Amino acid sequence: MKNNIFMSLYKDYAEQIDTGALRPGSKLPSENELAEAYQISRETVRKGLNLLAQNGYINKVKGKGSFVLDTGRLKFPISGLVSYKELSERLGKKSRTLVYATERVPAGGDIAKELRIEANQPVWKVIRSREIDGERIILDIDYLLAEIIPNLTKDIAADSIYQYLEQELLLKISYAEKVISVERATNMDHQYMDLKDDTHVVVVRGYVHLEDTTLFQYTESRHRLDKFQFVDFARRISRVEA
Amino acid sequence: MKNNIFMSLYKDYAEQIDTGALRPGSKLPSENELAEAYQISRETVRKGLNLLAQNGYINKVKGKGSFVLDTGRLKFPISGLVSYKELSERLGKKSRTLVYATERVPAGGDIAKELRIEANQPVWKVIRSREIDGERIILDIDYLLAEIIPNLTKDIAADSIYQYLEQELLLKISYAEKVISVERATNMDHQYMDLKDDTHVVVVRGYVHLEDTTLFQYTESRHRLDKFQFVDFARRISRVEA
DNA sequence: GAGTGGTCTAGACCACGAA
DNA sequence: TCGTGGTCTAGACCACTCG
Repeated sequence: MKNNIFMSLYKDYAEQIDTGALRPGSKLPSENELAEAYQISRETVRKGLNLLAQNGYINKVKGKGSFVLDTGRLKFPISGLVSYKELSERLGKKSRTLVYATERVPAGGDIAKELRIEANQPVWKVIRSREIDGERIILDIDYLLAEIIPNLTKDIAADSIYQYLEQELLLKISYAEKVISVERATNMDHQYMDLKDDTHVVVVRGYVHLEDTTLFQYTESRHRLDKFQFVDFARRISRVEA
Repeated sequence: MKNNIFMSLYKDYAEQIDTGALRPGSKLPSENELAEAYQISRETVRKGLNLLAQNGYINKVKGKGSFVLDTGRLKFPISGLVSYKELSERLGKKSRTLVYATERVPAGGDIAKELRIEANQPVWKVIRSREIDGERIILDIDYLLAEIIPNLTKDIAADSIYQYLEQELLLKISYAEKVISVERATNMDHQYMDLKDDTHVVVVRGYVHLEDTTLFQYTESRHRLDKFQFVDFARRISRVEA
């Protein structure tokens, strides 16, 4: 049970903007007014507002104020570290997860290299495809360190692995590196996805770390070309003279 | 001339990590020690360290300290709002920009819609391809509001438009939305890129805004499939009970 | 218990925008 | 000039890690 004040403020406004209660272009109360209204200090208000700005909810302009951005125009950002379950819940699409494998195996050479472990160390190998509107358009292949995750079931894989890790095992997922590229479709792609006559797929490789920087998961998320979209929100870091 | 203290601290450590002077895994001085060393308050130290953490340089662990992450293993992050010139400088690749057009034209219907302006309003249309190791692998098509950018030359387009906008026109570039997808290659793609027999290209659409939220630039960055790579660093937002 | 990072406060001064 | 957000300070208490 956390009770960060600035997180409450963040959530208040994120929700108001998500639901459309606050229209794009409208002006937020000033930082001083918010500090007064929430009965908190201005620096705490600023933490909440900065989080909103980082996530593309608002734009802050010196001397003028903070303004709601048009978030609805673009689809939801897939950037960031969000699980498929969390994402599909936000999108409200009817989707289904098909679990083809949830097995504990010794890591092969390729996987050991990606996870930076010794070959033959035990890992969980999970193969799932995501079906949306009746078509299997994503193939997720996950490898998780068995040393850290003692048990894993098909049921967990069908629901949400992250939820299990965070809420049951109390693991602290911290950060991930992702690499997106386009590659030739493999036999496995054709087997587990409805690919039609595509020759290529989009591959999103993910390297997920715990708080202590342990690399505990390597993921290949393979997407059908015509259904792939990645949305990114980027702020320009103020350039200062070198 | 800015002199943010926390930015100096950020740059000090970013450079040390970039150059390898600080090895991955090594521990930074504690926040109190840094505050003492820089003769600044701890909150200011924290701003600098948080920026390092956001950009994937370090990992902060409560009760333990801040640790340098392994940034070199993955190529440079292309995420964020960075111009091609800034990027190629960091990569140190021999690359060349070919400018095919820098012209002021009335916006066509499609472009007007992307830029959310009236049709036929004047825009700058810039067509450039990026040649790396002798192959043209990126085609950039930019549309910029002529209302905001009165003048634009081939020389500027060959160098860096962003540099011109920020340093000459003193425009404040604030944020951008980017959408990555894969689409069929057009005739133009074949004309301005060395595509071989590819049927598709990766398209990165960018919508760039000024500080006052004006949408002033729409960009299509079209990449050859086999040369495209997008690297993203993501931190998991701490989940709090709803 | 000592040291770490996470949060929060109540002030202060500044640069910028608008009236 | 006045209100805005940007930066900074010097403290405080907390939760966490580790010896």
